[in-house]
Amino acid sequence: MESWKPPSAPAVRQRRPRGLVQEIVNSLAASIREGVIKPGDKLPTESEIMSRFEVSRTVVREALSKLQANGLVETRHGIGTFALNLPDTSNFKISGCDFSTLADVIALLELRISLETEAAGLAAQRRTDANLAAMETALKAFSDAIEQDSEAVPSDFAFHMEVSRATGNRHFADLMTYLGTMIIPRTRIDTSSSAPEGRLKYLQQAHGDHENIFIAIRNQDADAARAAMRTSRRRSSRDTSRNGGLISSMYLS
Amino acid sequence: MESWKPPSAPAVRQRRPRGLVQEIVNSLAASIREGVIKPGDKLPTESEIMSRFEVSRTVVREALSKLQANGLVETRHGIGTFALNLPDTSNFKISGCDFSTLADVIALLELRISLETEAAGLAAQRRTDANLAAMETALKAFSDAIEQDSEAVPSDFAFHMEVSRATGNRHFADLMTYLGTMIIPRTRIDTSSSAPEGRLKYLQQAHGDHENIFIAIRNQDADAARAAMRTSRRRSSRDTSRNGGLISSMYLS
DNA sequence: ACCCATTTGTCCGTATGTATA
DNA sequence: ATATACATACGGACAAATGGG
Repeated sequence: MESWKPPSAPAVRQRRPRGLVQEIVNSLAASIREGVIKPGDKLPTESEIMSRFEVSRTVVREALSKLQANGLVETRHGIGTFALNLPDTSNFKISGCDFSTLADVIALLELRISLETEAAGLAAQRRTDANLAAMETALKAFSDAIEQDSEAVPSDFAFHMEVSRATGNRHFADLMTYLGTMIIPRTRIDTSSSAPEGRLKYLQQAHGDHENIFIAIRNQDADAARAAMRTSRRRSSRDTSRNGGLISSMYLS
Repeated sequence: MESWKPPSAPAVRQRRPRGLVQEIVNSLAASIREGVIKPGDKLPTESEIMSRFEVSRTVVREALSKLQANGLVETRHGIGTFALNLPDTSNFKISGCDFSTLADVIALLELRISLETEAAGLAAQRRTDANLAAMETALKAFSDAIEQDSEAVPSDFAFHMEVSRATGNRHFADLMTYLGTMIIPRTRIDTSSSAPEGRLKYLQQAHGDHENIFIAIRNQDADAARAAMRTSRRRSSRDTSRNGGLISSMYLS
């Protein structure tokens, strides 16, 4: 096993981030973002890319197809492919190809948890009694879900959303909603398979983290709230990177 | 002319909207949007689509690839392709009316600085020498701008952007860019009017803050970097709320 | 107007790997 | 463990659009 010999010797290729297509997408996207290929410039022809990366045309075309779908390039029949990427500052959007590798997902998760850390601090200073009550409800729902072995994600997310809301700053909740909808749908994987007892342990730990966060916010201790959230973060990303493809843990930060 | 006989008789095909791929994308997208294929349903297998539209597998795969990129379907390895149709949560956007009151602007600024606080912590752990050099350049440009009484905003923003870049996580820089373009244009107010000597003092203080942040990042001290950024934030928001409409200070966090 | 080279678009066929039931 | 269906990759062929000679 683990040989994968191509018919016509492609020299070396040490890494395989997740297939040849992704390799080319990453490379070209980087070139565009870093300005090596400026907006309006013509990309190399498909044949050139083929020989440069030593891949077949199928791969090149799939890569260009993804870049098109993500609005980075536009291709004109008989002419070539051109970079677009007008610094679209009019809205913050995370393109679909940012979920292709595990590293991408972790990067996104890191952003989300950084936000949550600060949100926890602000929430500790400003939370209302109504916020506390909502958090407690979500916390209860979460622990019930653990016991009944049912879906824990919704109540988990509800807790995190309530922390964001408790900042009193609508933008925190808005951004969290956005990041949540971007991340959660990609985590269809397992959640119930591949380690029933490990999962239970993980969820209980997450619940413990949540309670610490809740207590700190209730006590209006901003530093403790941030620290608790950060602790939760550290565990989560450690687990995520360790188990490679087991992404289920990610959205249970 | 106008014969185009394919090897194995394809019956009719009157229009070609812009390629076979687009034809299939349109057809499937319509099916999903009109509810012929409901969310969660399995789409026909690739082979079925091939024979139904009389196209090759290549075309089918490219069509499905575009539907994936547009978030309309999700395909699970070894199982099939499934309709999603959770339309639109597709981007995070701050609407223009969020700048109507001072409170709105402060809320936005708070989001930005929360982000920067965490970014500073990550930057301290990951900064490269190139990052440090770029920060130093921006710092120098900022102090020059203070002395010459010229526009200090660009170099200030450059410094903050470089901190975001030093996280090594592209999404931090992206979000900062977005928030920057949203906030800066709204701060046309004064910057040179309404308190020439107070402004100088303020800018010098900001420069001092920046240097503290820089030193902490250079020393790879994450806690100190966050603390320095937070100190900067506290001064900034105190000034901003005190002087009511004098918003100029805000973007010099 | 014609042809030609270039480049993208479409198609075919095949082979191997991998995930699911 | 086998069968199914998708994932990835290769290669060759021709069609169609474009722009220049």
